[in-house]
Parts: sequence; structure tokens; C-alpha cells
Amino acid sequence: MKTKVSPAVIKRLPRYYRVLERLSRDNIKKISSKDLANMLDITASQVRQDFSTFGGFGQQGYGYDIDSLKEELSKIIGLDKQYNMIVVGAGNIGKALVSYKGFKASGFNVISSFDIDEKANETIKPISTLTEEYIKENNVTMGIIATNQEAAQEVADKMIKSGIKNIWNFAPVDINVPEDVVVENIFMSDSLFVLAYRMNERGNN
Amino acid sequence: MKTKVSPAVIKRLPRYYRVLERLSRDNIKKISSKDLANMLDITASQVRQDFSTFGGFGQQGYGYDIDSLKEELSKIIGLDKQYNMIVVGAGNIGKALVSYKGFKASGFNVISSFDIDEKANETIKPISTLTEEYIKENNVTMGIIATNQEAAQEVADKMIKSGIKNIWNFAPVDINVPEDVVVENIFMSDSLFVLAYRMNERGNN
DNA sequence: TAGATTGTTAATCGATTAACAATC
DNA sequence: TAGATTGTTAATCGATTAACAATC
Repeated sequence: MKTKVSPAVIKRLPRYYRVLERLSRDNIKKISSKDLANMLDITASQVRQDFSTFGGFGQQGYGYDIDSLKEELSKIIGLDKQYNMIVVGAGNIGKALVSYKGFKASGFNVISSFDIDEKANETIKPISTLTEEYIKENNVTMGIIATNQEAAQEVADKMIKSGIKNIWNFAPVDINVPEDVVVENIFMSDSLFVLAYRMNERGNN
Repeated sequence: MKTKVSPAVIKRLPRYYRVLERLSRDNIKKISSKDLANMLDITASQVRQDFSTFGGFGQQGYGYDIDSLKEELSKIIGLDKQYNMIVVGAGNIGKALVSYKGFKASGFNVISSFDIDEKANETIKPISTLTEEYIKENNVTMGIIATNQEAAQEVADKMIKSGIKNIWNFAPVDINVPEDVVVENIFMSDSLFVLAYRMNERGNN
């Protein structure tokens, strides 16, 4: 068990988990690093190296027990916990996140939506009601920014002031936060631009 | 000008472009690698190294001219072109992508939506009409998969059969494609899981 | 000219892969 | 037991950073 897990390893954890979930659903009991590596298009060496970071979950001559490996990864990532989240921004992305069932199934609950335009209604609250009290009372630990670029920083500041320390940002801009706040970005247009680059690199019209 | 640009560099191109766009909008004329690096939380050395991959756009003792650097990056990424895209999957994500104005502004046009459930209407076409002829006639070069996990592979196959060689995948599953097809994934839950991991690592409740 | 800052080469750091003894 | 496969150490590869001569 290392004290500091490398970012490269952390980024692979969800991918391992995703594959293990499928194998488990298909009632497969064990898998070798070689076979798992093949499924993920990486090397067996890397699979073993990665898992050994957390102590090693395999058995020589046998491989890895899928259910217990999945269980271990689930704990490592923190999927054995519940997360209450709020989303700010009631555009299409915001709505998509609220209605998507997959996150809820993993313990991520979007408990309410806010919007900067004070178009309050039953489902969307005005942002003025996003307060420290609200965050505490509802045990909110994650905030989702689904606003446009312009509003993102302001919304982040408001979240942080209310006590949120973990932010999932969908606005296409880097936000500045104090050191103790964690931000994870989904920059869709960055991904689209990379697709365009790779398309042109290959002449894939 | 290197023949093969490293993935790490490619991934940074959209970020450079994003910052340069803002600077240009703010009417700033020049910037040094040092200042640009500061804005992106990377080193000045990396900025210069990255740009020199493409030939070097700066001037000693001066820095980089923002507008011309932005122009160069735009060409490198391929933002001087238009891209016609179709999206398959008319759930929330699909709808969000269709309605988002930001992509269109960069030359990415979602020209139509399809759905596997043949709930055809004026805006959403039945997937049976996604044919080679349609793709050719409408000059479609990118396909977006916004279906659930189960349908993703089938949709990818159909896209490829119709002649699409570039896929932007939002379904939470790796899809298998021939060598000449480019796939760029947005795995939202992977990002959320990484956020959870980092939150727990820091005890950020 | 003198100061600033690039582009590039060399050094360092981190991540991936190979190899193999340990052992189920 | 013999074959399979792990966990780990060492070697390689790739990416980042440092340093500095070139030059605007």
C-alpha cells in the first residue's frame, strides 16, 4: 500500500471497475491479469503493477477472484458510500445529469437543482437558497457546475462558501479554488477538438 | 515539425486554444511562455516545448503574438474546417448536444438526431434511415453515440457501415472498431469516480 | 545596446514494460 | 507434482523540466 497513488493509476481504476462489473454480471468467477489486460488494451504487467499498488488481490497460479476484486476496487474508489450532490445550471446538461439513473445506482444522488436566473419553480431552486445551512442539513458533499463559462467561477465561489469541497465542473473553463477543494472537469469541447485533430491527422473524412 | 505528435501534447492543444481565445477576446496582443504557463498551471518550459513541436511560433525577447498563435493552433486542431455530425440517442445527453450552441460556433454542426426506438417525429429520425446514402449526401464526418451502454456497439457498427470514420462516444463502454476508425470517449462516470476517489483520499466530506 | 524571451539540447522524473523468483 | 500466474524488482520508454546559447 503506497502512500501516494499516481494519477495514471487513479484514472484507470474506473475502467477496471467497469469491466469487472460486466464480468461479474456475466457470472464469470475469475480472471488473469493477461485476460483483463486484453479486455482493456493494456499490458498484463500494468494490471499487476496497478493492483499491487493497493496491496495485491490475486493468487499465484490462479488469477483474480472477480467478485472480491470488484469489491476491493469499490472500496478504494469509495463506491461503498453515498454522495449527495447539487447541480447549478438548469440547461440541458444539468437536466441530463439530474435524470440519469446510472449515477444514482452507484450512490451518487443529485438531490436538487439550482439556477442563476431566478426562474424558481418546483424542481429548480433560486441560487439564493444555496446556503451553508442547506448544504449542512442535506449532507451535500459534491457540487456540479453545469452553467455557461461566464457564470462558472461565481458559482464555484458560492458553492465553496456554502461548504462544498468537491466540484464536478462541466463549464468549459478552468476554475480557481482554494487548495483544499477538489475539482474534476469534464471539458467536452476539449474532447471534441482532440477528435477533430486525430481525424485530420489521419485524413479520416 | 515532428512527424508524430505525442498524445500528451495533443491533449493540451484545446486548453491552449481556450486560453488564447479568452486573451484575444480581451484584446491582449502578446504573451510570454511564462505568463501563459501560469494561466494553465504548467511550466514555461513545457509551453515552449509544446509549441516547438509544430515549428515554434514565438519571437525571442518578445513572446508570442496571441492572434497569430491562436490562428496557428486553430489550423493545427482543424478548427478552420466545418464538421457535419449526427447523433444517435435522443435522451438527455443527445438533446443537450443538439441544442448546445458552443459547438456550432466552432464549426461542429449536429445536423440530425436518430434513435433506436423508432419513435420517429420531425426532429428525431428512425435509425433505419441512417444509411450510406444519407451520410454521403449530407457530408457527415462524425457520429456521436449518446445511447445507453447496451446499444452502443450496435450503433457504432451501423455508423461505420454507413461510412462514418470518426466517433464521439458518450456511452459508458469501450467500443470495438476497425483500425481506421477514430474514437474519442467521454466517460462521465469515470470522471465522477475519480472525483469520489480524490475526495476520499483527502477526507473532503 | 541591454534586457527579455525564445527554441532546443541535456537532465530528470515518472510511468510502462519485461523478467523472473515465489508460490498457489 | 507440474503448470499457471502472481507480486516485485530492474530496464526501458516517454514526458517534463532545467539550462543556456541564439537573437529579437
